[in-house]
Amino acid sequence: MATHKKEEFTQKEQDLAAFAKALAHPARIAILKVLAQQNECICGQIVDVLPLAQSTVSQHLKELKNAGLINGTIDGPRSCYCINWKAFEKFMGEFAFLFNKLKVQNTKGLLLKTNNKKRRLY
Amino acid sequence: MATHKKEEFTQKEQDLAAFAKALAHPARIAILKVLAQQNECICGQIVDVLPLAQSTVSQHLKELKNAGLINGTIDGPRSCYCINWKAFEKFMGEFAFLFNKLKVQNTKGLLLKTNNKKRRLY
DNA sequence: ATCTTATATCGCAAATATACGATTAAATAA
DNA sequence: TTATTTAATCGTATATTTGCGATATAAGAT
Repeated sequence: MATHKKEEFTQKEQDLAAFAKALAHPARIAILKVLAQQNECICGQIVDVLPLAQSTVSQHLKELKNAGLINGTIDGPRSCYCINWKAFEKFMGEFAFLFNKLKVQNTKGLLLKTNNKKRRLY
Repeated sequence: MATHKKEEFTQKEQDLAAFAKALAHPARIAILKVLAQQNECICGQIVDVLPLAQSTVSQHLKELKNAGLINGTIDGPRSCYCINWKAFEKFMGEFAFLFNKLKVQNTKGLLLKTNNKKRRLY
């Protein structure tokens, strides 16, 4: 059964996965793109440029907000969103760090062991 | 209904989302970490360090392979996996480009318009 | 040829995600 | 006050993901 095993991984692994998950839908990528270009947007503007219903866009915005990637302010009857660049940099940095660090180790590994047996690609 | 609207977004948006989706599970983050540290691993080594059944790990490996993030070679009765750094750099680069570019535009936007109305955070 | 080892795949159950219309809520306009 | 505008939330249907045991497959060992 799909009994969440997610807790059995490290916090950092879970955090990175959660960040990636927030980006794992084209609609949310598109929303972030719009927000970045416009600096800030009200919900309606985003609804106008996406091929989705208002309720669906609202849901995607909620997910982005829950993941901490965007901030929302209430402006009268409107909701104004903008990218949380700080959070973004934090996660991108963690990713870069993770994979830069690993790449160095990887290079080292390449030098140390070269057990290139006959092996066919698939 | 959940009738996929994904096709209605740009190819680049879909590609980035697909890349993110491949990273959107702690097990897959953990697998990539192990692969990067060891340079290459046979499936069994990964199964040993993850809190998941062999069939589940195999599935996660398949997803990473389908996303193009890892390569697999058959070594006798074993399967040997390694990270596809090229693909990784491509996607990380695209992300960095997307958000660097947008950040510049964002900064410009900040200078141009500063309609800071009273607005409460939520 | 049979047994063992290593891994992929199948089939299924449970959990999540996606999408939308309808409704609610809250601020402003008439 | 009532109507309108804007966005969040609810309820629901469907699709996808996650996870595992069982089975299949394929190479090696006995």
